[in-house]
Order: sequence, then structure tokens, then C-alpha cells
Amino acid sequence: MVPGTVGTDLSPTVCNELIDAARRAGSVEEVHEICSLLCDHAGFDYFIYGAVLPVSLVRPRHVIISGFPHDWWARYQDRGYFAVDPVVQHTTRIETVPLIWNDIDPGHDPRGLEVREFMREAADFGLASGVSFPVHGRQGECAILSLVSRDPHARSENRIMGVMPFAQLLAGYIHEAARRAFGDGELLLQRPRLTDREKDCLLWAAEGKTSSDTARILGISERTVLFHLHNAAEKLNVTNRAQAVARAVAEGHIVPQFP
Amino acid sequence: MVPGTVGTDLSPTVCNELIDAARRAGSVEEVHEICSLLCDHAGFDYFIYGAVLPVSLVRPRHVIISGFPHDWWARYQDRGYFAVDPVVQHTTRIETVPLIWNDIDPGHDPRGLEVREFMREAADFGLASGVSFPVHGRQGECAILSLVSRDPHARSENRIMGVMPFAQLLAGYIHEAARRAFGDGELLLQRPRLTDREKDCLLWAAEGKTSSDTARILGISERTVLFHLHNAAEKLNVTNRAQAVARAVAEGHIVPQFP
DNA sequence: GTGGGTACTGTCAGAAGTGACAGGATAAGG
DNA sequence: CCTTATCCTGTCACTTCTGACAGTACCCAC
Repeated sequence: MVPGTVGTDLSPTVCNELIDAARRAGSVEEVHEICSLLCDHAGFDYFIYGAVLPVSLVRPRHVIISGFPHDWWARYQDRGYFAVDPVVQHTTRIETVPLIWNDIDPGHDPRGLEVREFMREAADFGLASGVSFPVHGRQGECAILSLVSRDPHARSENRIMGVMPFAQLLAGYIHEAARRAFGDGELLLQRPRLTDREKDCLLWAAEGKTSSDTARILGISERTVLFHLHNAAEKLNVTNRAQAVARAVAEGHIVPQFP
Repeated sequence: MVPGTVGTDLSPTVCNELIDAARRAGSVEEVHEICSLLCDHAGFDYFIYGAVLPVSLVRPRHVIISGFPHDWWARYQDRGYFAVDPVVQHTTRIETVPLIWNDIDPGHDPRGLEVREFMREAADFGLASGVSFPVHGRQGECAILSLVSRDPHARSENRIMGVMPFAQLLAGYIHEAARRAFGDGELLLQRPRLTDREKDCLLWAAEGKTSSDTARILGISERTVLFHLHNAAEKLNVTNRAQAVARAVAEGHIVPQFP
């Protein structure tokens, strides 16, 4: 399919087909293919999907499925453009809505100059305009699916506005497929399983209680509290209570409440 | 507008209008109105938007904008159906894609019976079928927008599949509007500012180092480490190091790495 | 220069946590 | 019946933390 020659034919029917395909997809190649199809049908030239998995992020894992021109993508990685790319910034911050590249105004950014330079360079490589769809999971898991056009004025053709609903919806399904493809629960499995009591004791420790406080609260002896904390620390592979609590919070084993 | 008499006329044009409205909206009433319009245009009878804001988990704040029948909503709250509602479970877990109520299969759920009973009861109150759109922000912020029909077979009419893309996209904008309406950064402002040294000391504490370890690492005296941790604990309004570390991690002041 | 914020250092007593010893009770599942 | 997992309890020696005492020094803004 020759880039640029395909109009916007992302009908609800095509969208549903792609959704079905995404729900079945289990490999990176399949996800790549679906992104590629979406890209074609939506009338764009390039795509890229990037994600930070899985999240509870003791060890964030960055994954990329690239449909970008190789030379640009190599340059992007080489020069560490993650730190500049306004799309990445947009997604890792807060946003839950698509970002249309033409709307990006580097004026407000403290690094406006860098951002402007980056965008100019991207345009030189054929990435003139585009739209990025953020997807967030829980606990910080996040992904971006970008569709990019060589045409600098994709927006004025209403191309972008027309495909936005379909692409945003699909982005969610593609993300789920990607998560499967990259080995969903892998890291969750690495997370040790704590018993209820261990979590109880960690939780109260995280809320500032001493062992004897916790013992009173739980109606058990102080020694038992120490015992559970000791076991929890071993499972979490940490050396003391502060580290145990830090890890338990970071991995989502406990959710302490603060005053 | 009489519920049930409106067909699916959620055209891209209407969708764009609603998006624009959502981007301008700044009050809960406005958000309610937009949800209501979406509901009508999409051919549904009721809606509900629920969110857990904002999220640095320290003080999760639950907000609801309800377009549900009052009697059902009162009963729902009264009986604590949050814990049973499969939609809530779906969203607070992992999912990033819409949940079509007809697809819910309580069979796999350990509490299948309860769930089934809950769904039957909802149907008695006129909530026969529907679709829920999850929205996730960063750090666990999450929201659900549900559109509900009195018709138990809304799906077979293809009504749901037709509006899904538009509604999912809009859900993101509605969520952003709701966040504004409920006072966006309020809690972030309450977050105390820690000095670099305080964060250094907290970070090493979170990684399991003792004060003397940290002193050696930072090239200062142990007493100074204790001093900084003490100041940090005062700012964070906590009583000991474990709680200080827990809060610092939960609020994102530090990001410890674990083995 | 005065005040405020940050970084830094000391001592001391008492409270709390850690590691290693040793043991028992219960329930679930092969 | 035996294993496994969970939960529970104790003592002792040693380390670490906490809170309250009392200071020095630097930089910046008003």
C-alpha cells in the first residue's frame, strides 16, 4: 500500500474487525500488523507504539513496536529524544486524551527551543503531523500509540478528527494485546506473595506504628508482629522495615493512608 | 427527551461538539450536562461517572456524577455494591477497554452468585444493559463512565458497538473536565516540599541503608543524616522512618530501586 | 544586617528494631 | 499420615532509631 494514497476509510466495520484481531493477537508481530493496518486505514504513513510495562514498577520495562522510518527511529533512540519528545511528556504526565501534534505549542515549555528543533527534525524525516493516543493502566502503566503523516496539514483535512474515536478505542485493545505479547504477568509473578498477616503488619508499620502498637491493634504478641515482618522482609528480599515498607508500597502490596 | 426514543445519532459532528464542550467545562453541573447529552445522543437512558481522584494514593478521593435513577443509586450506595459491581472490579483491576455488560460472565468469579444477584437487581431497577468506559490516569487515578439502557438487548441492535469509539474518546475528555471540576491540583499543592538532602536520605533509607551507611555514602556525618530524616519526617507529618519512607514513595518524592 | 532556609555536627538516654536461638497450633491437600 | 503453609509465641544480645539538648556555617532576599 503506497503511503499517502489511502483516504480515511476507517469505518465502524473495519474498526470492529481490528478490535477482534487485537483481542486475538498474542505476538508482537501480530500487534505490529494490526497497528500497520490501522495506520493504513486511517490514512497515515507511520506509527509507533511505546509502553512502560508493567508497572508496579520496581523494574519498569520499556517496549516499543515501531512502524517509524528506520533512520529516524535510530536517530531518535541514539540521541535520547525521549526526554524532549512532547508526546512522551504528554503521556507520562497526566493526559487521558489524544494529542494532536499540530496543537503542540512549545512556547510554554521551558525547553521550547529544544522541542521546536526536535519537531523540525522529525518533519525532515517525513514525520510532519500526527496524533498520539495515550493509554494508561493502573499503577503507572502507560502506553502511547502514535499515527503519523507525511502531510503537514493532516488536521486541516479533518482526517485526524475523523479517525480519533476509532483510533483511541483501538489503542486500548492494542495495548492489551501488546501486554499479552510481551508476557503479561511475567513481572507480577516475580512479585512475592505475602500472607494477609504479613500485609497487616507491613501496613501498620507503613502507618508509623511500632511493633507493640501493631501487636495491640491486631491482638497478637509483639513477637509475632516481628515474626511476620521478618518473613515479609525475607520474601521481599530486603534488610529492614523501612525498605520492606518502601517496596510493599511501590509494588502495591499495601496502600497506606496518611493524615 | 424521552428515554428510549432516541436512536443512535452520535455522529462525528456531535462527538466533536461534545468534546469541545468538555474541554470548556469547569463545573460539576456542566460535566453532568455533557454526560447527559452523550447519553441521549447515544441512545441510552442512564449514565454514571465515578472516579478515584487524584491519586497520589495518599488521599484517594471518590467522586460520582450520577445520572442513575435515584432509588437505585441510593440502594447501591446503601448496600455497598461497590464491592460487588463487576464494572468497578473491571476498572480498578487492569482493563483499558470498554466492558459490555452483556459480556459479563459471573461464572468465573468466586462471588458469582452475589454478582448475578446484583445484576438481576439492577435490571429490576431499569438498568438492563450497558457499557462502561474505563479511564486511567497516572498513579492509579481511575474513572468509569457507564451508559445504561433499559433495553436488555441494546447490544444486539448494534447500538453499543456503534457508539463505543465515540464514547470511549469522550470518556477521556469528560474525565479531564471532571478532574478540573473537582479541583485538580488541590492535593498536589498540599504535598510538602523536601530538600535535595532530605530526599537523598529518604531514598537511601528506602533502599535499606542505616543512617551510618547513608552517612558514608553521602560523605557526611551520621548525625546529619538523622537531622535530615527528622526534618523530612516533620514535613511529611509522620512519626518514624518507615512511615516517612512509605509516604515519600506513595507521593512520588522518591523512587527507590530494588534488587 | 537581619531573617530565613539549607546544610552540617555534637552528646545522651531511652525506645525500638534486628538476628538467631527454639518451639507449638491449625488447616488444607496429596 | 505426612507435608506444607500459615499463624502464633518466647528469650537474649546487639544495633539502630528517636527526641531533645546545643551549636556552626553558608547563601540569598528584603
